[in-house]
Amino acid sequence: MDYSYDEDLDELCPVCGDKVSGYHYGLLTCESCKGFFKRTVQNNKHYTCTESQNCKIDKTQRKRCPYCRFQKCLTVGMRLEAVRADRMRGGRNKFGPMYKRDRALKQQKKALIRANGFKLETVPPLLAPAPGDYGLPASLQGLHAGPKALPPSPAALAPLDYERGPFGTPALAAALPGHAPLAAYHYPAFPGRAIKAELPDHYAAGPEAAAAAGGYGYGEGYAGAAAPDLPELILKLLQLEPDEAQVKARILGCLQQEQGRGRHDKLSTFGLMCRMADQTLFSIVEWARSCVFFKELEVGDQMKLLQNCWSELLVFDHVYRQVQHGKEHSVLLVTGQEVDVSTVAAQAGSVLHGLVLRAQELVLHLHALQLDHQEFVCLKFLILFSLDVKYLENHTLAKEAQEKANAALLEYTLSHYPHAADKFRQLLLRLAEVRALSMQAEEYLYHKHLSGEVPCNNLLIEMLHAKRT
DNA sequence: ATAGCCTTGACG
DNA sequence: CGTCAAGGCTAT
Repeated sequence: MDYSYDEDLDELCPVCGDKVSGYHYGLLTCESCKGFFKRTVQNNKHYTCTESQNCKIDKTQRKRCPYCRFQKCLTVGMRLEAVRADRMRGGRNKFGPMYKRDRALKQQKKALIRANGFKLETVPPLLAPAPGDYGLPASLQGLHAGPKALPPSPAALAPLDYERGPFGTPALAAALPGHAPLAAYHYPAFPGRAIKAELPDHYAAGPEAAAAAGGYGYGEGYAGAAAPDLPELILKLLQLEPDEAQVKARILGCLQQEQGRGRHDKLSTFGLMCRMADQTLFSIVEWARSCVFFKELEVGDQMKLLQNCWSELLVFDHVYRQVQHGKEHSVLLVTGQEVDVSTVAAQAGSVLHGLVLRAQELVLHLHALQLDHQEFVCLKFLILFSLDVKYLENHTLAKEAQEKANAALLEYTLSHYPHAADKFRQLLLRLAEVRALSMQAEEYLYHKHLSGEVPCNNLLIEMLHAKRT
């Protein structure tokens, strides 16, 4: 039969599309990009782009703009830590097992394709992220069938069991209408967030430190793996992180139940995405309620904080998932499904498509900054407390939360990425973009809601209304 | 500076 | 002892 292409002949370098020669610095790349990446990191090169930093990189043009080429290397996931500071030759590094797993995955995928006859690609982009092996029930292809769009952000909650709402009782629905004073704190055009990006003296001060910080830094994040010297707040936040697989399973279950249960109104793709977002929001609210500082606040303050940031948290959750996902051309949903950006372009409206693209751009930036999980949890916490304390009853507690989080993030980032010049400040700047994006998404959602396209009993809409009253 | 080919050496 | 990623070398 078809003995011909058995091996990974089909693999193309994710950077330039040339033929792959093996795993290099974290993933399958061609020989030339391997060399390029090595030279760049070893010699600590810094390029500049003469265009607008978005040059197309392919086999024939890769030499044209080293800046964009290196940028793309980082974007697709090549690892700085895999370039050895000591230049030791031979041997294996800690990526070995990962390469092995990746191979196994590709093998399985190939076997699947063979079993189902070729062309599985056009069917369901169900996805199996690297480390996992969750057997995702595959019955959600409906997602791609609908003529509608994707969700403003990724998330969703079970409208079914609203009784276990965030605040004990019937959820926000009941609690909100009573609290009027919400209109008071409109969005302070996003620079007005309570987070301050000021740098402590010892950081901004030394021109020396900044100059020395031009390097790419070798294996920081990994070498000291489970560095026990994490700021206390970050440690706690890490412990509070919900189990990803559990959340995924729960949401998947909700959606399936939703779709499976009978003949009435099957949701459109857009409707499903709203549900997904809704469920995700639910998880986020649960997370918030268990959060240090937050759980000490009174319900009134808790609500104000959540109403201020829910969409931001949703967007940030989505964005971070994409950072981990690491594929520029596709979007990973909470449910583990992968949707091609081209699919979004084809099926979603232009506004939603624009939102997704804008989010993807943010993802690129955060990826280049090497946003890690510690920073992620800390930023999430900062978002949660990003409301100006003057709108809250308990100023002191909220203020303390903000300050602790800022300090923890700064401390962590500086000690773990000594070469990343002003990573801390850049991260906070990206938070402004998250806010901007979330506002745009809210706007979009509201229009969708008005035109009756958002399923009812939706936490998202509750939140929207709460803010608009 | 680039990229193809060569050497090295821990791990299975 | 073979594998194969990481570094080295060297014509273009």
